Amino acid sequence: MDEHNRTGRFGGRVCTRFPPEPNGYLHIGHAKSINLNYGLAADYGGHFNLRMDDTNPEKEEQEYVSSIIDDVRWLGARWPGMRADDPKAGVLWGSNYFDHMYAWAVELIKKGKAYVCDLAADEMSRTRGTLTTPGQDSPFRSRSIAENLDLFERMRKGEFPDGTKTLRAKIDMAHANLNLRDPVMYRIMHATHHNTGDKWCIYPMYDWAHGFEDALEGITHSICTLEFENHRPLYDWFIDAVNAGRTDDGSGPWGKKIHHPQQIEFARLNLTYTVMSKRRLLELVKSGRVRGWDDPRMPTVSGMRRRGYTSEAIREFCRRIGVSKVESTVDVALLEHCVREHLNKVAPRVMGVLRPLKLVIDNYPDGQAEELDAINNPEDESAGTRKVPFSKVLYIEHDDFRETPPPKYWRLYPGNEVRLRYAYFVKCTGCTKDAFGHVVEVHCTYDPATRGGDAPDGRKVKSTMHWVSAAHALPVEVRLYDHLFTRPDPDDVSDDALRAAGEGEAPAEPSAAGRPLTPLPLREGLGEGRSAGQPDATSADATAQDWKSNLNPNSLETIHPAYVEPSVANAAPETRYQFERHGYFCVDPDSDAAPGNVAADPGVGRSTPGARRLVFNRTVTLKDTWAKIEKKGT
RNA sequence: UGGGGAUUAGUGUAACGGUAGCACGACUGACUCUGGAUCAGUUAGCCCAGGUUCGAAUCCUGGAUCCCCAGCCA
Repeated sequence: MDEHNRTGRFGGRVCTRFPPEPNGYLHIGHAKSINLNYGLAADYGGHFNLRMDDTNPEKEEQEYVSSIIDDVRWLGARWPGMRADDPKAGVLWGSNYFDHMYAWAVELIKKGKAYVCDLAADEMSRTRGTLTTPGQDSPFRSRSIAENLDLFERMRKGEFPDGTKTLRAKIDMAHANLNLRDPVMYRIMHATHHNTGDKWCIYPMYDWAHGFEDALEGITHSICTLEFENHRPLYDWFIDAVNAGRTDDGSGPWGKKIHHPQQIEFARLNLTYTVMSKRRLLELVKSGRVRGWDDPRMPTVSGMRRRGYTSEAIREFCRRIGVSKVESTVDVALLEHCVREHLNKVAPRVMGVLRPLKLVIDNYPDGQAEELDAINNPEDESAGTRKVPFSKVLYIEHDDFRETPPPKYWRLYPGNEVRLRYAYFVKCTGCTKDAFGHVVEVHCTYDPATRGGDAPDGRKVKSTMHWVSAAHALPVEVRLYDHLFTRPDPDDVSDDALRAAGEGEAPAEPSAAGRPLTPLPLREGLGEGRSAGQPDATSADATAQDWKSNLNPNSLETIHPAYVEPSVANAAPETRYQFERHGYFCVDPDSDAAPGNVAADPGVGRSTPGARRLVFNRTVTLKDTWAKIEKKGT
């Protein structure tokens, strides 16, 4: 762009666009493109268009249009004519340019650069030649201009059935670039278009349409992915063909030249432990292996949003990965780092116990309760403080107690003293077990002098633990997510993965987060477990040996109930918190409306606020040094 | 064996004839009322071979490897 500005190629103007085909939901790869295009326009003081590339009525749906618009807005891109009250305001449509395209097609016919071809699809394929051998001219290549004009007009009128005729560019059937071997410009498709209805029964192909969409909008830099590099000569050829005979001032038979944008390619984004193609994401959705396009495990924009990722984090991620023409796979750890980095600054802290274990403070008065001050966000003083209820019986994390502590374990074990965050020092006196030897209750005594969490005598404890008061805590559902696939590259179906599949087990590699999920009685579901490691009777036969065999059977674990401090009771969906020592969590839309919102809906009488169903998604874990130590020890 | 691209630490990305840098990851350590955060440090790289040059990741020649293209998809 600097070069173009220097040479004045576009008069110092910069205009970019994001041109999705509405046939699927946007994913993080699209986010990269959106940020690139929008960012460039913003940096160079230009403008950015959101345009639906809707040239194929058979594949496109309204649902996708709405989700795309929603996602692009959420990501922070702004386009001319955008309005808050009307999502579609200012959105552009490739299908709105069909009239222009048709006229230009007629012009090409008149210039002898296009012809109507009667070859069937398979015949055309056969005569296209191969990578190393030239194709053969279509027998219809030399039709007269008059005949072509007549036939094309009749194609438009609907006189011919689908697939019987095409309009082709007359270029070179022997060209080394197969895209230039008389590519199809229009095909016959008697289908109702979501935007143009039944006006057309011929629809333009991508190559024919795309350059003109860019040209009409005055796009300067048409940025696309690497696989379109082979198409750039055709992109240029079509615009040059229209411009042939045209002049800058519009004199002459063909009129004024049209704008010629510059196509530029960059590498699409790949991420470890996930798949990114729309085809594969659709397959996951359709087969029910995820709950939908916005399943929090999906790399879709809506999935990440539902999971609790922020658009700021995604933008920062896009900034850090850079842009190049090298095909690469970015470590998902970088994305997660960006999410933690942002959430650490903005997410209020809260205490929540995922695997509850009862802790009884034997010397705390029965029936007594008090409220303790807790800091909402140590990274943000303006976030203030809140009160957290405390009483004799608490829940602590199951993993925060060991009857016999392993080396370097600083938490609760008989005889050890720890701090309950913002509350008191407590010293473990023992535990009680059930008939099977499972610890069911831990007992301790507290030191009333340490109220608030500091010992007046200056003594230190090695550990600070989170807790909730059993009588006050909110029972909630928590969904823990892990990577969708067990391998960095889902396409890696090497021997051991297959062997594991054959044995009906997940591949041997530990979960990507580096911490195998601990089975507990509370564990409710195994997510999509049926899909990955347990093929039917035929087991690891050839058909099962694809990327889906690497699906992580433990990508979703549901915990119910987990207990969270009462301050989150009324949180709206998408509200994000840090559950201290666990990670970042986000209220899922599956939660019932908060009491405050229920009033708006009289049909839902809800007398007890505490009965609201609350569902949290784990966005990302905190870094867990102890998990590493423990893992090394084993 | 046709055409088009690409190749810098484990990963991603800078340096555009002049000391190969940054981020993530991994590993140490310090600090801490989150085993969080933060801070400090360590680790590790120019695809190969020639050539030009005082000097090459960068320019030239040859080679290797990887990706894309034979839809009436985009």
